Amino acid sequence: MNVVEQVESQLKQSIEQAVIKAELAGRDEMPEVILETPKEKSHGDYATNMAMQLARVAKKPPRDIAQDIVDQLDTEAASVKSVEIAGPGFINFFMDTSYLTDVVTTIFDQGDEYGQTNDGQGERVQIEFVSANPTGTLHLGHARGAAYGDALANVMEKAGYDVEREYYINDAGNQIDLLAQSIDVRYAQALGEEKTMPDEGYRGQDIIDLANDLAEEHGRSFLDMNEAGRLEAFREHGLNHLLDQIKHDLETFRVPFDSWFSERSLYTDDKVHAAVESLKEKGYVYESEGAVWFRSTDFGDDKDRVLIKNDGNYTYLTPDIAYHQDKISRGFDRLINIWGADHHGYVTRMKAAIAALGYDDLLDIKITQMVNLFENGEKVKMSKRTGKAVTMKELIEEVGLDATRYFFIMRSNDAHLDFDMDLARSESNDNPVYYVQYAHARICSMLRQAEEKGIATSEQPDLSLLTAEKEIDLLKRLGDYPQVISEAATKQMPHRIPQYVFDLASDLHSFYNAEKVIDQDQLALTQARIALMQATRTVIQDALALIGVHAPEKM
RNA sequence: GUCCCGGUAGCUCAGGGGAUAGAGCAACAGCCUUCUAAGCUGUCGGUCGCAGGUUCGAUUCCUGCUCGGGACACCA
Repeated sequence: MNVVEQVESQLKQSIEQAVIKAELAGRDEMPEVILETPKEKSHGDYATNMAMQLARVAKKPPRDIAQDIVDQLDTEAASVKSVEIAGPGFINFFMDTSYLTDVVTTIFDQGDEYGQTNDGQGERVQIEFVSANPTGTLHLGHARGAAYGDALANVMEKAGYDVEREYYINDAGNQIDLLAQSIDVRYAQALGEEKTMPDEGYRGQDIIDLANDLAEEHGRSFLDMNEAGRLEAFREHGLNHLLDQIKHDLETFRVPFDSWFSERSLYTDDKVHAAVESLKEKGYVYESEGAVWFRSTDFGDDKDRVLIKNDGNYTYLTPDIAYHQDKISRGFDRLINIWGADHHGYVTRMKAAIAALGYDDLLDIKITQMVNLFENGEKVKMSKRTGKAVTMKELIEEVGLDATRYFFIMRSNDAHLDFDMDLARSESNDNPVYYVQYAHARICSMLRQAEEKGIATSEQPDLSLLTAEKEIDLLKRLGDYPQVISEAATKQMPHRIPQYVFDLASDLHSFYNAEKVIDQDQLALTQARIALMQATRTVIQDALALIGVHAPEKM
């Protein structure tokens, strides 16, 4: 427990004791003490609505109850400097803020471990994300999923979860046959032959490039093979090539994976068949019209789903169920899938399958909403370069890696995202990425100067000298960090991190303009402020690292 | 028709059962002989989509409607 949590917990206890002393409620009727930090500074450092909550039990007006609580409160034990009753019955606490400086000491002791919480208690979580088909390059939607998934994994790790990141490779099934056929067509065309693309074929520039390379490297040699052999060769070549490209793009985007799971392995290990058998044993499988069905309607789906088509082939759903059964067998306490908005229709049936296998609440599916690019105030539909959809790689080249990461993560995953490329590119105060990075660079600059001027650093600076308004604001913000981590992780809302670090940067800039850190005439104060700057730098760095954004020392 | 997400300041978005609803941008007015002005300070700006319900209290929760986006194969 950190300083802030200790103080809050102590205050809560004191409030409870006061309620009991004032005979307003017994232990069993005690509502949970809710402490909030008022937005308005004049409403104190903390406020509680306890009096309103007790109104019914105590059968008295809230303001009278508030007065009773205040009368009985042990202010000293709770580090409360003064108390006010306000509005309909709020109790506002003004704290003795001297405890706040302990935050700096804590950050020194813990370094980049500051902010760690134990919300996860070591729970094993698997996050499966991106999982784009290896039939093309990664696009905007994938980039959002990648940024969100990576940040979520980082934050959950920080909050004490044992996280594994997995990418599911759809390297079996129809789309791979289509990939082979598409390469076949482009390859023939590259050699000047006529060949028509199947309706569902992949028409992207990436496939054309790939086929051109093949033609250049191998000439007409593939044309001499029989069709089955040629398609098989193209299948393998295309798969390897595109998967390498995806891996490379993700690496560039600073999104690492612990494991890459192949759909094919499900077939070679006979797990698809086994999945159908499992559902059959549980009694959720029946045959009709020559097909084998899963009775997903038992689990809230609006219709039953086919597992094996009347031509004997599996549907897309079946290997997916097998895949999740495999995940289950690996012993995770929780599974999180991150899917694009276009897949939300599969949520119910996937969850139905998991429930049918007997693991009701194991799977959580997060949906990331659509991304729209804007440039010069207009919606960008297609890449100027290729005339096709804009790829993740292009976006990074256009606006930079840090901006791309930051912009994707700063919005809630379930809101549509308007990505303003001009803003992301601009090197100005309009751009939140630069604003935060600048705060970090500013601190580094001050620390450099302190060193150049030969300011002796102190092992134990007198932090009680940090009493200016902007210093208190900064200290409070630093103290909030563990709670931000906790919320971001447990609610799976990594967008809280960019929001927090933006506010922290804002506090830093305000402080910078109000107070001077390096003052040769006031060594003790300078040392205390340098300590505050070092602590702030640590937290900015850490928060940015969670969302995959660099913290530059100079700008 | 069914399902999912959203509707909050001119724009992009946070927030969320409580006190005067926040931030950035835009507009306007100030601040550099002083640690990076990629910064700071202030002003302007809102029936929180509409209507009911629950509650001492709803922008927040519930229901209905409405607008915008997306999804609804024995495709993957």
